[in-house]
Amino acid sequence: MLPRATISDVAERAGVSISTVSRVLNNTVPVDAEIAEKVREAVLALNYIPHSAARTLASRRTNTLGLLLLDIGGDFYTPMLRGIEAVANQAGYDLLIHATGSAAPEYTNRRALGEHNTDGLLVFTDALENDELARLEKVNFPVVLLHRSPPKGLEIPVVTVENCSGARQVVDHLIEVHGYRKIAFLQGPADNEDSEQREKGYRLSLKKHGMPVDPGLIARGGFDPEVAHAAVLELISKGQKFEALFTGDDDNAVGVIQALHESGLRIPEDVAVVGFDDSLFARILTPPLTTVRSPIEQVGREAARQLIRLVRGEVVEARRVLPTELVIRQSCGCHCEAK
Amino acid sequence: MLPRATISDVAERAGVSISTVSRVLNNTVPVDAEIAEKVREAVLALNYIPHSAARTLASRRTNTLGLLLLDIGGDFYTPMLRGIEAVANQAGYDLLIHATGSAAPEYTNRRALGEHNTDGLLVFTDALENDELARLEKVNFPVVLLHRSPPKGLEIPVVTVENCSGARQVVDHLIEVHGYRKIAFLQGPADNEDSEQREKGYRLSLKKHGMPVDPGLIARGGFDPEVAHAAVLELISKGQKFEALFTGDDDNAVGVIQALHESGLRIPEDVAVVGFDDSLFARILTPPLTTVRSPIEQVGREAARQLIRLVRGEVVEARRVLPTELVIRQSCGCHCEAK
DNA sequence: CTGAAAGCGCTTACAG
DNA sequence: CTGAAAGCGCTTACAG
Repeated sequence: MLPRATISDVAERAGVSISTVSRVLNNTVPVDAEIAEKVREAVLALNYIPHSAARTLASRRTNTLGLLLLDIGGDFYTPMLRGIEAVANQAGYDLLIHATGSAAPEYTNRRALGEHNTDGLLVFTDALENDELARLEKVNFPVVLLHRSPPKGLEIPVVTVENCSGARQVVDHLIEVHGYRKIAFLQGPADNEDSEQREKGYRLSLKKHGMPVDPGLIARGGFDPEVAHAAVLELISKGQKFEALFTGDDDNAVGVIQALHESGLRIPEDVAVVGFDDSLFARILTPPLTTVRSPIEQVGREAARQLIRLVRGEVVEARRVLPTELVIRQSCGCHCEAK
Repeated sequence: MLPRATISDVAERAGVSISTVSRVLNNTVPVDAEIAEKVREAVLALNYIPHSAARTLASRRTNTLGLLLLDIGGDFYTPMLRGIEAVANQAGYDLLIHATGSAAPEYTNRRALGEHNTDGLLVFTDALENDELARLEKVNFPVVLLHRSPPKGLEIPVVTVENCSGARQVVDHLIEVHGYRKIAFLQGPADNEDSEQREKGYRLSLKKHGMPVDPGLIARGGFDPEVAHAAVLELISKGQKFEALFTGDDDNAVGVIQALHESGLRIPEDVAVVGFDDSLFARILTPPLTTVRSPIEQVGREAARQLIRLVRGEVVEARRVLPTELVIRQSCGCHCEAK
């Protein structure tokens, strides 16, 4: 590879010291306009781009944000990623991504993302163990959690959505508008906070309407179409009767719809179905899915903004909860136009 | 933030020089077993993680791969990203992502991803202008292209899929199995190589069967459901008649299906529809979409592997074309089980 | 406003 | 097998 221009080359060509070059590049200190101009010319002429590792080492800032995911899965992540990337780049940060679930263990153990290569970390759901979160807090390293509260005793900022009230709202809709009484619920993965909060909303809604919670109508879908598919078939084979099903998330809804279809049950005539997230595909399901819109791109943006504030030593909110919105389509039994 | 342990701290605690610490960490040169053990203990005790910028600066390798996309869009990218990330991490590389379409211009201009912060670049479709590709080749910087051939005169390795033969195969199916004669085609964005190759396959198939290409049956979908939706409505309003429609990609298919539905046309009875990609949602469309499976995760893996070889100075193939596969579902008129 | 110099935390010839 | 030293390309007090 050809050797690249360094700050010394620029300094030499412009006839100034490297300190001055650094200053006009970083706008740190006023520099004589004429000299600054000469430096800029030299930069252009040499096609000079500062070496970021040298910068990092000297300034002790990496200008890089890290994103930790369990795995790079379905299209749920895409909008979140887009939001994070946009904010990070606008603020001049690079974005490093690491899936903690898929990596080779030896790599995960000692390398991955952390204080040595990022200024701060965005941690989605359970991508990092509590121990490591505690360690990062102890050394005062900037971290923002997405869709997950900090473990007890730690004060790490969180950005999440109104899971509980969103869930309650959609179940309210099933009960109040459609008059359903037997409503099943599908959980996500174990210990998943989104799932727990949505289940809470489901229970609150039933309670509010004086309806008992039937444990036989609650099963685990894992936020995975195949698991959800199997769960629904099992409910049916056990003889459980339900008029409606709150699928916990839209991924589950895909498996649910398929399972009901295979069982000869019509949606919404025999069983109404509602989801959560308003994923990209929700409107193209048949029937179009009534669901709760989760502003996931916005979560990404907010989390990135908070992290940048943290990195800069500014104050951030401990907890940011973004509003969700009920999106009525047809799978609940409403006959409005597809949105 | 607490000061972190450095290599000197480790050396001191282990009673050796920093050179020795570096050697046991990097396995470069044999080190006395006992001494190595003492170093490892010190590393653990101090929770030492090498500072990657220092490493980068001293070794002149960043251990980071860059991925350039136009924008972080639909769920097409997700599997590709997963493939890239997995290979990169297994090989000990970090992954830096940048959407060249969305970034603030000043950032794009002088920073972004390049020789100063990555060892090599993965460039998806048209995320980088020809000029910049030429410059990178000139300085001998490792680059691998995904789903796009290098501009004339440049020799940059490519990983892509069998667009042309895949397209021909699915159109052959429409003609040979179902006997359709009037087959429309939807293009992707202008200058998109995938689209051009698929159109070529479409034309070749018609030609092979002695059928004329009717320019009135070709419209632009842009690989965007909304654009495709409008394009189909326009075809219909113009009075164009077609028995089948090859949508160019699955994103287009979503808009196509909606447009046909709104126009009161049944799929496949009135118009057969086939796509390309086999996106995550293809099987959950109604009817399930007959399409061409594009091994996009594999493209990501291969491209990452090639790039790593390039970075290491090894030889790579100039062009890697991964096979596609016809996936028959129901939107073409076949009545097999949903796959 | 500008320059000389120290230093960021590593790797890597060079000696031994 | 091991250590002392130079050097990677910047930033940033410190003087002036």
